[in-house]
Amino acid sequence: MRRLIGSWREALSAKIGKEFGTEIGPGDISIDFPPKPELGDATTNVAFTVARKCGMNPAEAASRIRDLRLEAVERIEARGPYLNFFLDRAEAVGYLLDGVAPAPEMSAKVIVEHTNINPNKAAHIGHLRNAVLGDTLVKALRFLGHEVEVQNYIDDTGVQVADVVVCFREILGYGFEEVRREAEKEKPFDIFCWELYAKSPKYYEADPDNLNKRYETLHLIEEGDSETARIGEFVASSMVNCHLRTMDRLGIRYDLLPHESDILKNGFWNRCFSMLKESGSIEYIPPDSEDKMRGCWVMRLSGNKEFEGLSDADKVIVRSNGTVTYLGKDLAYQLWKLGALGKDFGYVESEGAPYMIWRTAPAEMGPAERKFGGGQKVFNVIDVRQSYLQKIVREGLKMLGREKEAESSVHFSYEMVALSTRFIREEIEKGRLPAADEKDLAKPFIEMSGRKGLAYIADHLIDALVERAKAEIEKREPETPAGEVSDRAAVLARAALKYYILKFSRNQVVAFDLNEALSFEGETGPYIQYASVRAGNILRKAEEKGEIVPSVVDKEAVARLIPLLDNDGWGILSLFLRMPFVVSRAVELRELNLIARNMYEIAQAFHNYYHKAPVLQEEDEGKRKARLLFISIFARLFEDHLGDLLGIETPRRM
RNA sequence: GAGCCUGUAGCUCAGUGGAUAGAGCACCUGCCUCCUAAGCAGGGGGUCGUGGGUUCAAGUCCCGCCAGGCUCACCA
Repeated sequence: MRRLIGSWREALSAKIGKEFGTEIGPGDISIDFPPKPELGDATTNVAFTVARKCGMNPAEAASRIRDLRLEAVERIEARGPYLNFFLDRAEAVGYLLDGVAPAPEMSAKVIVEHTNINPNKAAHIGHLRNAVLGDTLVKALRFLGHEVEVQNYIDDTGVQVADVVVCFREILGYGFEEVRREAEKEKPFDIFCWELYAKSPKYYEADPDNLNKRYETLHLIEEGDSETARIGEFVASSMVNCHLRTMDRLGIRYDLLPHESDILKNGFWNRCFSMLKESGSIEYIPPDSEDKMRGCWVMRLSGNKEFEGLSDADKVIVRSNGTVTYLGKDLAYQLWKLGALGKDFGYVESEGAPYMIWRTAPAEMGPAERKFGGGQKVFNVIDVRQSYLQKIVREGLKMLGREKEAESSVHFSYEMVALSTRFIREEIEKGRLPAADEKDLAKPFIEMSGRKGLAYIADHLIDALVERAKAEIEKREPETPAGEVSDRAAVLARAALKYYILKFSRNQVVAFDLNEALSFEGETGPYIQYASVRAGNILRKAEEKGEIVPSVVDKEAVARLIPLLDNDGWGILSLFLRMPFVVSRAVELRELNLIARNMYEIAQAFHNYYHKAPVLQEEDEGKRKARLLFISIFARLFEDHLGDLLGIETPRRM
């Protein structure tokens, strides 16, 4: 399809050169899609450009360009300044079914890093937004022909893990064995840790000395080889497996779990540290200095134009107690991802995961059966609140002389998920959240906080969606066996959740409202799935009636029947033409809602057609066969796009 | 204080400088003897926060202002 439109651009460029003696390159000619089907299948406003260059009326320019032949185009109409293309429909169907040929420049390896949940508590709905965006980005990139590696970074040595370990040791008085036993109890361990972690602020506030426990524990975890360290490792790996299970319920998986502890164990940080010192990117503040950062290694940013206006722009990379901050570790990780570190991890199969997945390990644990990292392009899916830090990491790459790598590393930022105050009020009434400040409740939404326990847990939302879906299925078909109800409910729940998250543009704060998330009607995932199911129903019914469905690969049938198809049917197929453009634009702008909403628009058009144009009841055989062929093409294209791009499956029945 | 983001229908949100500003929810009216109504058709509802500017053309670009959110730690 891309090739088809490329050929149009070239032909238009040549025609304009000949007709007006002015040069407009093929790359400067925009091919768009008209707002209404009557205006054709594709359009260009190049006449405006020509008119401006030659000082003439755009409509006149359009009428002079109009007279030319374009591949698979039956006719071109000049409508005022717009040139509208009407395709040779039977020929165009061939292009649609061929799919998207990858462009040659697309072969480079792309790494997408997403999810990255601190392994100290259950995942909440904010993490769902990250994972769904990340996973959809991966699918979009693959759709466009890229080789993609998906990494879920595990910060197993950070303060967050230390906090939960402190809670286990100091509040509950647990040793390793007790923690392990807790994990075997019926209550999900991630939920247990969620509740325990929410107790940490009170513990730290109770006595200033308690804060020392945090750093002692952090240190012990980084050193390893102690009971405290074993608890830390156990908690982190158990949490990772909980998170993998949660995301797997949505069909979201990863290729590799890079662990922060392995960045330290494999000397990645040491290598990065020397690179930083050698390039003079960081400097040591003597312990006897008056500076409040004395004893630390800092990155000087105060003279940097990018960081103007900050009262104190310098950033600590190594703390005065010798431990590395997140920045240092992330910089080392970024360098490795971009193939600029000159070191590699060892790799082993991750234990206890719900499916086979690789994790990093000390390099001496054997040669890697697979090679990871070294991406030409890296997407870091991280919410907007970390923009400042991401900017510093990027600046670090530049200070190391890695300008090109800094350009190839993209922060895919998106706004947070907050809780709508309407929803919070409901939860308070039901006693599921503690009473909140009236001043906060006057706002439209409140930011979530794992520390305060003010958040909605991902699994609880998925459970609620599954329950809702089960109820709907049982209402419609009470005889359905329980196993089938569960399977179908899971598929519906997944679609509802993904669409609910994807329909927002990335800079929009999602003020979470359970009722909206639980909706299966209107602009929702199940509505889109229903279009797919309905197409399938027609084909199934046709077979039951002994009606022969023309094959989509039968060129002769396509050439004979497509011209008999009504305009409405064709209009729906024509919507698939724009999919590759929508997807590449979505990736370029990092606005994945474009893809989701485009699928919704197609579903909407199909539902309308379904009512307007009965297929099996149509008496005229030519028309009936044409519609059957259309349904068959639609079913295939729609189901494929839905699965490949959004990871939404089509249930057998609804 | 500085930086980033947001402001479009009662509510939640879409909206490539281009064709009559859209969708869902809610509300009202119709449509199940019909390929399953998780659906369809129709209706009411808009100073696109505000004031300037650029342009043949501005919800969209630029500047000011107003309102709200996030960020600016030896936490990540």
